[in-house]
Amino acid sequence: MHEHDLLKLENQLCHRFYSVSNAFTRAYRPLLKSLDITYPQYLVMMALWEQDNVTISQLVEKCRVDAGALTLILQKLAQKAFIVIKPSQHDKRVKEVALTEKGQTTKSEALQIPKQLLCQLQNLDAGEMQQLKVLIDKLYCELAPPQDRVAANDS
Amino acid sequence: MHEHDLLKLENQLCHRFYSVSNAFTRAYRPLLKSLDITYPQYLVMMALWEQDNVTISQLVEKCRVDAGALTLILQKLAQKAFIVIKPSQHDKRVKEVALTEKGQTTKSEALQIPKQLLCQLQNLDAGEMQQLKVLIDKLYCELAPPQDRVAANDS
DNA sequence: AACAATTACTTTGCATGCAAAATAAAATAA
DNA sequence: TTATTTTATTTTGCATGCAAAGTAATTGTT
Repeated sequence: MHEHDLLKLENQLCHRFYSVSNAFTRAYRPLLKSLDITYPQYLVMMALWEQDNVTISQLVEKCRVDAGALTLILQKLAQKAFIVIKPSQHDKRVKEVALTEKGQTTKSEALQIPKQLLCQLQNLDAGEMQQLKVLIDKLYCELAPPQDRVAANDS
Repeated sequence: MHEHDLLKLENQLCHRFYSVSNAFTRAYRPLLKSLDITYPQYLVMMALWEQDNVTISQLVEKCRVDAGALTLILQKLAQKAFIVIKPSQHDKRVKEVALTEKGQTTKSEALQIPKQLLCQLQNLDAGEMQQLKVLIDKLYCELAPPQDRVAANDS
């Protein structure tokens, strides 16, 4: 590959991720509309449906959402009564996030979302899907080493 | 796979793309700092280094950047004197984007960027990289069909 | 030619993503 | 204990991403 080809968009892995990630967000929008949540809010809800009553920093780690952005996302979800945010008893710095009843029951509706989306992805078979996941996970490990997943913890 | 597993973050392809795409943006930031451009601005510059003197709609298609956002991005690049934006002679609706001399010469500096980033991705060999590209392209085709790549052209 | 439909961009309003600074509270050190 | 450092979360300022509305110029229609 010529040196100048390194700068071609066609050869950029990053551009592919950029395109697909944005396309995913757009694809989810109509599916999430009935739930009245955005895609990042959906990520947070999925995390909570898996494990309820978690701290904000746990959500940051699991969802890989920016902590600053998460503050706003959680406020929105709380406004819509999906969750409740309460300071921890043991450590007043920590806040715990819990699903409300509405938040819990919404899970059954949300189960339709992945099904609907998978219908749009008939192009890839289960094997390719799995392959893709493995390769991307491998990539992520190098791109975002554990140290700087959340913030730059210099020392 | 159980039905409830469909909602686990671990099983979401979209979350992987979300994570990696954001990680890429963060990884590029320090590399782009010396050029004084952001990652989306870098995408536009790569497109222009490949083909100069193009219209805005051509850039939208090639870069897969939102048209509204592109207006601002191009303004920033023009302010920094990387490009010049001039209305077309034939069609006053159309605007043509051209690299300035500064914009052109910056390409040689930019050649270092992909090299530096590839150094961080030793984890994947050329074969896996290629595999990844093919699978992602396949995915993108279904996720963003030609009709709604730019805007929702209903008819 | 006059009007309607289309096209190329821009603007607007809202929701992040991100780095860096700011806060407040807890853990440590002196 | 008091001062220092660390930790958890929020705030701030800037740059998109996106849908939808708005503009201006062109094309197509009658």
